[in-house]
Amino acid sequence: MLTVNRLYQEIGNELKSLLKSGTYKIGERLPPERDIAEAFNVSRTVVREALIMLELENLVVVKKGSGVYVIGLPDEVLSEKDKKIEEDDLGPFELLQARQLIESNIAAFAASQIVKADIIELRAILEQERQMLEQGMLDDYSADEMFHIAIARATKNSVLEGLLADLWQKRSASKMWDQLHNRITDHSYRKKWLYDHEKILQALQVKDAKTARHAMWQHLENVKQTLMEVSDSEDPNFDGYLFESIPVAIVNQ
Amino acid sequence: MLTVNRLYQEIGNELKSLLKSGTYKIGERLPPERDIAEAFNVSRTVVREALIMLELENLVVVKKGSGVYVIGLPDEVLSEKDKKIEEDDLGPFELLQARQLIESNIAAFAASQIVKADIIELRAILEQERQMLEQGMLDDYSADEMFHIAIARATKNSVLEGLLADLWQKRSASKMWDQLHNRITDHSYRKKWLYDHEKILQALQVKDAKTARHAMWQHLENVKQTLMEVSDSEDPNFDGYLFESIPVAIVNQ
DNA sequence: TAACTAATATTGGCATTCCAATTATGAAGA
DNA sequence: TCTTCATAATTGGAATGCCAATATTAGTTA
Repeated sequence: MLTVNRLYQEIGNELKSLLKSGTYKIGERLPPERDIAEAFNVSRTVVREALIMLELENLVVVKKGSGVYVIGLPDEVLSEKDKKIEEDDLGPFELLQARQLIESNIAAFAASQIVKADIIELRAILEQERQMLEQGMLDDYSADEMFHIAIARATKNSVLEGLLADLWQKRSASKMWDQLHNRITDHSYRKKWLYDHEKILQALQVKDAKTARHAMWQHLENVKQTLMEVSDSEDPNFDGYLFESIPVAIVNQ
Repeated sequence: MLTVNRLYQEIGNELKSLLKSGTYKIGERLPPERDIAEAFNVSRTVVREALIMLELENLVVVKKGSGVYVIGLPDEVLSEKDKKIEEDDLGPFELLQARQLIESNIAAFAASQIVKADIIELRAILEQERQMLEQGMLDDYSADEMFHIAIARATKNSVLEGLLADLWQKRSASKMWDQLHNRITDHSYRKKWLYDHEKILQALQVKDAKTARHAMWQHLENVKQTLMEVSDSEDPNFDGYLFESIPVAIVNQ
């Protein structure tokens, strides 16, 4: 379990396992918070927080003075889905290759469709990225994602925007991607990537499709290089050598 | 508010309102738990539980000794957008525009990655298309779909293949698309499209990325023209004038 | 002046304690 | 024997206090 912090989540997941295993059925009452706390050797506070977690997932209802009652079981279907996503876990470099092809051309098309409001939004996102970087929030890529998706949105084509959202969804579902980032100790690359984003925005602002495409291509190329450096090429799942970059000749003719 | 009990949910919703209103933006830090508690006249415990609620919705991250940071905004804008994308029946021309951008570049990349087995498969699919055309099976587009997806598969990148399968899935889910095809009386266009496919395959066989890209672009352009001709531009859902073709200048530089 | 370090303050994590609602118990009365 | 009602026990709700991680500041030294 990666939650060294978030003790309540650990207990919450344990409780969910008990629900799944049928230890407590729907309609039944869970043991008192005090007993659960004792069983897991934590304070009642933590148990209460864990129960809140289950409550927010509509698995239990809590009745003051009465007890905690089971009203639902963890979604088996969903968890199987999650497993499926985990099973055919995409290699980061295969994903990057696809993104390099798709996103660079989306950037080019966006350059031809972009309007003032889009540029203002992109600037705001960039500023946000800058702030988060200064605050040292290096494990948060939400602004990064927002930037890329905002570019797709600038095409005014909802299919393209949906495609990109889908790609980022796949990224966040990738175990190896997380592992790679955890391995990174030198965080200077985030500044480099921010600089990449600025270059992309510059090209979009002047509606220069060709430059925008190349800037996006180069950005993803840089990301790839960084990930290559921190990768363990001995890992049997390592796919860095299987998926080469999209050739410049194909992207930029 | 129905939560006479569940005080934490009340506070949690208040906090979410503050996020929505922009009082705290993404990347910013919330006030210390103690201050929030004082502001709402509740104990820190309640505030902590409320924050757990936000944390489980991926709106904030909690860092011990540091603070609580905003990483997302309550689904309102985003979820509405998502729903729009999912619920709204995609207009055929919006989908075509996306395909024109994506597929032409996939074709170009496929040209650089294609191997003998792929070419054999594509030839077989083309032959199948030809037979079905002769047998007058004009409302069957399965071979058409196979051809396009087989090209994506030739890139050897499963993400790209999945992306294209997704696009065709969207196509078959589009009501307007069906309506359009039902309206077609002159079926000579299917021969023209088969000819387009042959041109694409020719370019792929000689690994000519640029020609493959342009052939795919032209093919989808022809499809668009045909659909335009049979469209009822008075239909309030008609989107033919909303989504122009991907400029040749962007696809073929 | 800049850089490093130690001391101090701030902040969330968790445990303990007391409070309030509900439920269980049992004695009294019909 | 059954019902009723007061009381005790049980259970979740919430406040407080102390601990540990992080951030900030002040002082020292080069």
